Amino acid sequence: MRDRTPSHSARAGRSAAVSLDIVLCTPHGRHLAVLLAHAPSGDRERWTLPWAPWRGAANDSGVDESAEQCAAAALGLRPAWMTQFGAFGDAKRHPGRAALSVGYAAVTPARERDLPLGAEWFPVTALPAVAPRHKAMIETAVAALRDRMDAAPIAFRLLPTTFTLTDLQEVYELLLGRRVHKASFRRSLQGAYLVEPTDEWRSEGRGRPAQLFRYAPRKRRSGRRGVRFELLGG
Amino acid sequence: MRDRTPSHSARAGRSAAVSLDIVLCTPHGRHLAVLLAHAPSGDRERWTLPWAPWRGAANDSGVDESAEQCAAAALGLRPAWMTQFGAFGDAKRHPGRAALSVGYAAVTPARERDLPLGAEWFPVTALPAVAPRHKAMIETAVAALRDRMDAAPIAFRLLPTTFTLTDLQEVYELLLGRRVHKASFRRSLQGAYLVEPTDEWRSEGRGRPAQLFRYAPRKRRSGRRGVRFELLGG
DNA sequence: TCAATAGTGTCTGTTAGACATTATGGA
DNA sequence: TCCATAATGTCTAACAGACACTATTGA
Repeated sequence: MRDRTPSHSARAGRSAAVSLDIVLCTPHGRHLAVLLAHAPSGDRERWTLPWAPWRGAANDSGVDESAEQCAAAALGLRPAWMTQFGAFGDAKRHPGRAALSVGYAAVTPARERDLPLGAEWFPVTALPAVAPRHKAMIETAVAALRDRMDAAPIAFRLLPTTFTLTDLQEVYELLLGRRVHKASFRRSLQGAYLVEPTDEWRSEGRGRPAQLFRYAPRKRRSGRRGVRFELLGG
Repeated sequence: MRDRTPSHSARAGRSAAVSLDIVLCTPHGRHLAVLLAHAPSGDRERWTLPWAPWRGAANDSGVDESAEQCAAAALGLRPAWMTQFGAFGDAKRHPGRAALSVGYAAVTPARERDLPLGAEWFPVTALPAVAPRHKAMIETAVAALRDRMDAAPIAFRLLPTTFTLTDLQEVYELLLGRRVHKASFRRSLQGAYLVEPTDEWRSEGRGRPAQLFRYAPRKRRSGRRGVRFELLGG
């Protein structure tokens, strides 16, 4: 590290304990919920994110595939969408003492199905104590979902295959953490050609029934936006 | 990995060879340039990204600090801005056979100063052959810089402390890969309160001299944007 | 004087948000 | 009937981009 030409130095010989950690999210009323698993009884915290050690690309499966397998095991089925959001390797404690933890954010629709034993959903606003590194990872993961929901179909993957436009708007509000203007939201949505109506309607108590839609992106937007400056400082 | 409750399984016992890899960028005419270092003579490719093995948080320095040290060693001074953009652990070959490579994107202004021996700038449009994993990392890093330049002062860190508005616009065009409207660009910039004028002017051949500005963010924008749908499919 | 670049004022089309209105069900 | 929710039309303010114009230097 002190060498001025690092690539001359050495092979990556010695190694570090690496974990893959999953922040799996689902809608839960007005908030997101995160999947946590019972920790072994010796642990300081009773709950942890689902995670798995990683020992290198063994059977041709890289980190991303291994993380998907870990998520599928924790949830009981494959998440609807998943992305890597960062590698954490600082002094913050990991439940498995991993030196480096690669974080994955994943989403799945709300389900009736039972979870595997020991797993449970917790609203992000009411999390139990978790290891400091897991706490940081959850915050980063939720921020990553919010930041990328305009460029990836995250909101649609948090919903079942058919949904009402109000459902969709509520998912956006839940992820963005703010209210959204209804007419404006629907205009934008229409212009983006992302959904198509089905011939089904859903009656939710009283009030006019809502039409069900499905995610069906049809057209690519030119996407030419003006230059935006959202800098806050530094 | 096959266990349904992964956190019950084990500690992160066995380990993997981890590398930190730096995609260091600077402006170079109409394009970005990336810093590459001579590879050891036994290597298949003659050039590599600056990188360093990582063996775990030794002397209280986590991955991010270690990566900064690696970047500073390769450049001869600390980069002006730096961020992690992803962890790569698939079948693609790394020059040091690292199982997992954590990638960092960094920027620095164009300099007259000499580089450390063995290091050289290459335009991203004319890169020599590098290991497949490094090729993928360079592409991801440049995309990450483009994506985040509206939320982080990346363009300003690619410039010296004082610069003309045309300089700044050219950096935006270089990162975005498209032309930008001059009057519109300056209006947006004014509204964002990000720069302040100095009392210096620079004469560039003929034509009216341009005033020099410095980066001095003063105000936070409310930032309430409407919901955007930039999805392309999938 | 001309050429070249800096910097600005005005117009127009697009769009986000506010507001109002109609539509359609259940209680 | 009344109420709640869905869905949509209209107005306005903000803004991006086009265009034209002025300003100031060197050749």
